[in-house]
Amino acid sequence: MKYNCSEIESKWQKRWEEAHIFEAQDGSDKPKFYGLVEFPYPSGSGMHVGHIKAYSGLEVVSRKRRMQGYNVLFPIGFDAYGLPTENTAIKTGVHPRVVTDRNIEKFTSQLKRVGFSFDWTRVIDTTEEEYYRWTQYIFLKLFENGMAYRDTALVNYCPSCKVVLSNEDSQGGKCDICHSDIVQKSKDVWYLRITKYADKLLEGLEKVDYLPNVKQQQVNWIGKSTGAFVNFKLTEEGEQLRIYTTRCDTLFGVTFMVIAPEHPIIEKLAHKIKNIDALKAYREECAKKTEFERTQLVKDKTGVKIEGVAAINPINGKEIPIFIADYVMMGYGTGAIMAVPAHDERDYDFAKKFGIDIIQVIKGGDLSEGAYTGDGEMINSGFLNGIATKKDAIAKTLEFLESEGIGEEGVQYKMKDWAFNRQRYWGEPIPIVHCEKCGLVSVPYEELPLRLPEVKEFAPGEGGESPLAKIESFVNCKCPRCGGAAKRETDTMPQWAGSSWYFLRYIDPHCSTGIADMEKMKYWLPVDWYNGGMEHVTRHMIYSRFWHKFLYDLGIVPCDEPYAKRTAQGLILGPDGDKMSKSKGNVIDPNDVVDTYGADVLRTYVLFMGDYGSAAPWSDSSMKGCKRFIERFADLTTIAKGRGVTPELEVAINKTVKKVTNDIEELKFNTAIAAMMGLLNDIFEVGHLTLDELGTLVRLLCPIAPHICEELWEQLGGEGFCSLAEWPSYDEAKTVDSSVEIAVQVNGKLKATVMLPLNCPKDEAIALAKADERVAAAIDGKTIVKEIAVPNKIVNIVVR
RNA sequence: GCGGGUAUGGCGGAAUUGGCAGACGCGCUAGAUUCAGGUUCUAGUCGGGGUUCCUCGGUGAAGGUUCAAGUCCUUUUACCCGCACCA
Repeated sequence: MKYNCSEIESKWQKRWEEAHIFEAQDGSDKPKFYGLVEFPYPSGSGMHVGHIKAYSGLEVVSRKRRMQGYNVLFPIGFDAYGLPTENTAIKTGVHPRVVTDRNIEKFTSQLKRVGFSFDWTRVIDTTEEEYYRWTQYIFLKLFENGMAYRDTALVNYCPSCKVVLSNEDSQGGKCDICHSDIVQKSKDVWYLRITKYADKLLEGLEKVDYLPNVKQQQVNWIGKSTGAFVNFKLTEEGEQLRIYTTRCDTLFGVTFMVIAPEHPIIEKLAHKIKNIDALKAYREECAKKTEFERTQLVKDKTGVKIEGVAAINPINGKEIPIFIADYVMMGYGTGAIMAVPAHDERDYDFAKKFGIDIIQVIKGGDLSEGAYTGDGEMINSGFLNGIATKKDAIAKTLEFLESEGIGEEGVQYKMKDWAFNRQRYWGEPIPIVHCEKCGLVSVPYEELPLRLPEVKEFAPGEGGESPLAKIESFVNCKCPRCGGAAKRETDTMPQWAGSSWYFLRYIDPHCSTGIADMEKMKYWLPVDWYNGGMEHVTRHMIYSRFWHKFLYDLGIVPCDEPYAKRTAQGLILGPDGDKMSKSKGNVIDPNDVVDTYGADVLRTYVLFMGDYGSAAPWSDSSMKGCKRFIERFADLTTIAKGRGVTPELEVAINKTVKKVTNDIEELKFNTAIAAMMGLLNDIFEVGHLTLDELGTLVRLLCPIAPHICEELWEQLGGEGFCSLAEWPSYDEAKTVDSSVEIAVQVNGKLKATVMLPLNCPKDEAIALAKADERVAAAIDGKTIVKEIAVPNKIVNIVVR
């Protein structure tokens, strides 16, 4: 049957809305389910089908949960602060507020056309005063607890966007937004002390149900390493260099030291250093390099030896040279290393280039070829000689270092503190006042929200100043503490701020006394299932876990981990197999698909196109298969005439109910849909089924293709909404056939298949298998060596 | 370089976790319906060889374990993702 999908779909979307059936109930006795999808950034180009796939997974789970009797919270909102909107405003002169509202309207209509069962009464927009008031509140809490601080730092600066970027936003030395080259610039910036939560973030992973690769990425991002800090005395009396190493066992193999070009000891000992000019020249050269060049061009080691000052290896008293080189970073460890060329590849390269001694202290490898980084017996190492393993050698060395007071065990993290400000207009104002007398002062809570002022020019000022700096009425204020003249912070928060706590606000979106009511949070938290893209599992997820843990420590939220479970969907690639992008012109607009095929077909197709977690290219013709399926499914009404299906089909229906029920829980929508397609084919072959049986199938498909199922449900005379009807159950006993087809192999090669009763005893199975002509022929005249029978699966006869 | 992953027909992908490889869908071929295109329906569709049926080969490559391997082990290649001079 060809049906008028747009008529049916708008009919049911309207009815759902009028009956408020997808609204979550606070304080219900039902078990709760909180399903969360990553809220979109409302860009001007509208949604593409990737969004639809991303939301369809938990949409199906949520709809199924409702039918299973859960009180479901499945919200949506908009992460609306961000640069593209601001850039549009700069280009067109239209206020970001207007651009944002327009985009949100467009996104909303697109989402509604697909029939998502979001609770539209809880929509949030991170740029609304009612929302960002609480983002600012959390910032003040962070500030008051010493978790937000200001520091002068070399920052990644995008000369094109004129903003300071975090390391994460400038990966590969390119700006995340405009892809220009990043340069280094010294600036006063805000940091959040996320490193203080490094261990908690790591430990928390043990009790959550995240995909293994999600956990792994977070572990790598935090990058905890255990090693030792060691102090090296210098030839200059009273001075020392502190280093971090994970291989203190190789201390006897240290033949030089390397410090970062920016290491402060250079300034401190400038008067002793004979070649200070050469060092400064080298440092300037390095500063010109972008982070990208510095980390990517690894082939060639460069550096300069410090003349006039040397170091002393604390373990054997030997004097060793110190170099400055840009392969050592100021941002990790202490900015200084002990170099062991025999057992570290970078040190090896450097030593070869500069003709430095290489002393082997671990047996193994071939030092003429390269550094040996494996395990082995200690040699040339004084009291460590003869120790067979790295672990033991490290333990012994640490013992020595600690007893001599020259070093101790320590840990390091790759994760750095979070650079938390942007010199932009379209973001949350940082609620801080700079007072000459009092320093940094919080804006009082009762003055929140600190409103984003109106400006005429959205473009950032030269040199990375925020546009807010130009608004005198905003900048000039009274110090909340001393009442004297003061100036407001003019930077705004980065885009990650609003998304770091949005799942809390859904629980109580209009709460005016806090971020959300505690009792409601206790009911809904944690998020039971969070699904989103792999690109957000480090930055966004770690940032929000950090905020949540901080709020938990303050007693503001009731649990320490926000997300109980995390999964990720795969990308939808363009029909050409490339990533969808506007520039390639291969973006599929969900509106176009809904227009021609209908929302149910779109929903079915994005879930059927492949494994939910993997990337798959879009295919219009493949989607036609889903259209046929939906239409044929609707045709079932023409053969539902009271006559029941065959016993075999009854089993098939039970099997399918079981499979779909289980597959949805594992996001295996492709196989769930395939099973329903297969069942549909079988039913048409038989040619009839009861209305009751059709009712089961309609409810089974409802979470995936809800509009047509509501329509069919109504035709069948079903009670109420199909979307709220009871999820079909299955009879476990009826999920198995009374007889099974068994493969019979001779010497592992398939010879025949035989029908056997279920759970046929081994002996009987073998006897019946041998009775088959083809099997008999294959074993005729041969000696039977072994007979294997796996019940309900296979018989294998081994002959010689 | 390190970490994680993937590799199965012309394509997207299945395979009850060691038990009939290729479910389901697309595409393709033939036939029917249709004035025609589209739609719909029926049959076929991993490859080779003989053509009701049978036989041999087949899951990136090479070995191995096993009665039995897409699945486990060893070696290897290609691609994807993340991190990356992290000491």
